[in-house]
Amino acid sequence: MSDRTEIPAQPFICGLDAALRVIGGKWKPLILFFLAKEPRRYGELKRCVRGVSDKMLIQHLKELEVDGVVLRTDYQEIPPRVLYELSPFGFSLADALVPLCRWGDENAEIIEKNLNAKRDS
Amino acid sequence: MSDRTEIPAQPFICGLDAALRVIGGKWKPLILFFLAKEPRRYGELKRCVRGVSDKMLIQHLKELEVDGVVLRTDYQEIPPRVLYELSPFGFSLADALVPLCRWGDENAEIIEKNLNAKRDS
DNA sequence: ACAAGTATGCACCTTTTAGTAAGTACCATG
DNA sequence: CATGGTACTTACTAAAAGGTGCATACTTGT
Repeated sequence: MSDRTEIPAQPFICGLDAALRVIGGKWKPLILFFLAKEPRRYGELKRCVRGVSDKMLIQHLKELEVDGVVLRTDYQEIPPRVLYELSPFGFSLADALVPLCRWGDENAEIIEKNLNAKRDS
Repeated sequence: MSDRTEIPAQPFICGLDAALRVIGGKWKPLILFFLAKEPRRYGELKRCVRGVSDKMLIQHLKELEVDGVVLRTDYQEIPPRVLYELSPFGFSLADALVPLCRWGDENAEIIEKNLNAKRDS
């Protein structure tokens, strides 16, 4: 059994598919990356994730929040203070990402070269 | 040093970023998934990756090829016969993806639930 | 002779994703 | 009293990604 090349009619075909729904998004890897190190306030995070706009940062943070990956604490102060951090679920995701991060680190040059090749075609 | 929250001015910020350039694309996870099991002809692959269009399948295969992940063998026959398989580099990527796949498998239900929540907002 | 299978290519359109620029309400500092 | 910092929101626009459908050229099976 299960050597048949068939896909079940389900929301996700494989776990990878499911996982990529969570980390897919231009800035999400970086957000994960920085929050895995330590909790950060919104403004801090924005300075870490260089080049991200308010709109995208907020949007991605919201999505990661409903995905249960990120926890948001609003201290209800004025001026506002909001802390973002990874949930235990988020840390489990971060753990699962470690080998992929390493793979990317180790092969960054090759990947970059091919990225240019694609651009030129 | 390097406890500063700064990003180097480079093509990729972290390895995860780089890796996602390679596996990012609606059908790429599935292509990897099936090719990791065994080499397949184009038509076979298309039947595995249900719902994919010719255009997207070809496009993704080309990109994976220039990324060095997939090897393409054209037997120059008529009718055409073309075999796709993972390269050693591709297999190293597949290995790095194993934990993420598992994470996705284990949490598929949660992820799906939140996916619906996002849709409704 | 006609349909189906083989691996693609191409033109066009829609959907999704991302970016830009402005505004909000309040406070502290110069 | 204007400026800058706080954490956002909203409307509009641009770019990227994905989908549809038709065409190729040849062969095998009906």
